[in-house]
Amino acid sequence: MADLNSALLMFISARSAETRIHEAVSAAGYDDLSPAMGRIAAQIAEEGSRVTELADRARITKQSASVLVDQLERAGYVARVPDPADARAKRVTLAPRGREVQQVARRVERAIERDWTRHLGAERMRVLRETLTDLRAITDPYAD
Amino acid sequence: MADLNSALLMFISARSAETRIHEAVSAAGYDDLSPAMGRIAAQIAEEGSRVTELADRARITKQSASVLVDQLERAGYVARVPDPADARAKRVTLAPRGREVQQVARRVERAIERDWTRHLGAERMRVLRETLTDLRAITDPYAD
DNA sequence: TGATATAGTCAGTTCTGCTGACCAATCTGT
DNA sequence: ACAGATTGGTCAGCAGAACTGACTATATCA
Repeated sequence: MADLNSALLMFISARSAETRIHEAVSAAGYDDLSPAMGRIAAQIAEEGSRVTELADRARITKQSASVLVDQLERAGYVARVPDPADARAKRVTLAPRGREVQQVARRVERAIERDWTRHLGAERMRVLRETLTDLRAITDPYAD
Repeated sequence: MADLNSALLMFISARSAETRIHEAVSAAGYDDLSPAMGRIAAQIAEEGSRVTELADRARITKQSASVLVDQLERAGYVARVPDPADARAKRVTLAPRGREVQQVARRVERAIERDWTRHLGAERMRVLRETLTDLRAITDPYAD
């Protein structure tokens, strides 16, 4: 199976990582978290984030983000607190259960990086990351 | 914005490519093709492919594939013809409209590869593809 | 102060995928 | 040769995740 295009090659490994994280989190007992909920929860900053901020970073509409935050809130992973600086806004903050699951997810992320490094070797892994980061200049419309 | 994990870095560029292909195809007048329809149509072999085959290659269930082929058929991109070798099976073949759009899509794919190569340089692009291909060994559960 | 922009929600819809149940044809082992 | 298992495919029903459009409340700026 030769010449897959480069984008597909990336997609294969990216999806593998996402699936692996989701499965690990689920197996650790947090099985009421959907992939989309996880993706958005991963964006929440230490001091809390606004729904609109989360939406921007996850590249979805604020309406979609709002629904996902609802679900996260109902499941006890996050809380909405009023933003002291702006009465229109709320800050979405991690609840204790949210912090727990974040740790699990981060642990798996590190394990994946380790596995990939073991397979490729440290130098090729470094070059891979460097190249991918460089590529963002022309592929990431947000490029934080 | 530093240290995104490697999988996310891949996802950013992969999605950029998929969006670009879908937009180009849509702009070329094939605007009744959804991304999922495009993804499955891209798998159709010259001699035609079975629904189950398409499903396997696109990593979706045969039921989902069947629905997508329905839509493609209704929109005139493909035809279902009986398989002479197996009375249970049908072969999904590209209709003229399907061939047209395939050419457009392939042209965009090549343009993307060119753009990425221009940005990264030929040698880094080669190494990138090589590394990604190598990584499939541990991230692609199918690995054709 | 009035016009405009921003934060967020509500309602409704579309797309994409899933599971389960089923039918018809083919293949296999005795 | 034929009963049972496997394979190709469809139908029906459902769920998750995204979208657009319309709306309210607050902030900001000219």
